[in-house]
Amino acid sequence: MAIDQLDGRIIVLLAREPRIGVLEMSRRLGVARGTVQARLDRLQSNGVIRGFGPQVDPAALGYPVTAFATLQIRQGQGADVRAHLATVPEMLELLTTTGSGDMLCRLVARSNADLQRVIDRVVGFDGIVRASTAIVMENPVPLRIIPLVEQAAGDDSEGT
Amino acid sequence: MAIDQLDGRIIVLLAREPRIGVLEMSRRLGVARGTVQARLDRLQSNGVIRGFGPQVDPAALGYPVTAFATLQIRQGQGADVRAHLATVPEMLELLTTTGSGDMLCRLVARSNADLQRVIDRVVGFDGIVRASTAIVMENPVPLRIIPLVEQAAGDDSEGT
DNA sequence: GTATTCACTGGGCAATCTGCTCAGCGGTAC
DNA sequence: GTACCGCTGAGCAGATTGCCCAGTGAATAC
Repeated sequence: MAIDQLDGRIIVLLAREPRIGVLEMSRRLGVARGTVQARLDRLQSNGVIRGFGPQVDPAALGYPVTAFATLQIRQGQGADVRAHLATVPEMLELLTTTGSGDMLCRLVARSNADLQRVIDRVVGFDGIVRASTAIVMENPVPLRIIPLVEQAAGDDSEGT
Repeated sequence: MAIDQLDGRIIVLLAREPRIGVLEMSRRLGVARGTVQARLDRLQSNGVIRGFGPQVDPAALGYPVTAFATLQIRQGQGADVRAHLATVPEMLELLTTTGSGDMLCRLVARSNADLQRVIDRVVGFDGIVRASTAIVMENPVPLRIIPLVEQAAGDDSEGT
């Protein structure tokens, strides 16, 4: 899935000014409205743009503490553990990583003390052998995609 | 900061159907349009809703490999390392965690082989003492906020 | 008890944008 | 040469937005 420079400019523009409309984008980019619309449709059906959901800040919701927990899972218990973790609202993201039955999950909590409660709930399940947690102190680079998009749009040398 | 049930239903509705407009939301929620508009404005100025940027899938851009790297930083080199890491487009997120000078960063790459290049670029900097990498295999729970919002709103809002 | 403040309602308005259509144009593939 | 494809510029009806207003009910302040 290669994107060209116009695709890249569309995505970057959207990332910088999300409330912008198709018409205004076509003006800024100097192309016809239909073109922008067609590109956007294509980017979405390609899955490059998954959606435009609201970006919610857990801290503003009252969950200022973020932590990453690495879980070691007992062989064959993966599915059960996933189902368990999915029931924890404070578990925002779950990934499985290399290593024997390892999972990485992103947690939030109302305070450091509350984090203990969340972790207890997370690890209070049979298939979890061991857990280690790292509390996030700062977030110097929040999740970003603009640099990657710009790079992907720059070298469209790769074929499909 | 504390959101009520109506706020929660607005956020959840937006998360489920981002293309929905204020008018349609007011219809679904059974409240006046002005109310939804006022709530949305408040949520955004509160910082609860940071924005509506496009959610871009790195895999669809040609970067199907995700990894987490834990970096150990030499004392006092934190700022320099951050500046260095910020220049790497494949570095999507950077967090500092508990522990002596530890950073956690999310990386993507075009392939496992390409990941080596990315890691080399990331760790090819003076202030980084040690790095360990975990490759992401699956993503059973992509970043989500709906369960947390529902808990924070203390309600049981149903979608469409 | 009374006055004030506040959020929500329901209505209306002009301006804008969207979704859709169309024909024309240039480049590319065959 | 011809067919295909993406982009352009235009137009249209319908919907939505941003903004205003007065009225209401409830909670709060005095």
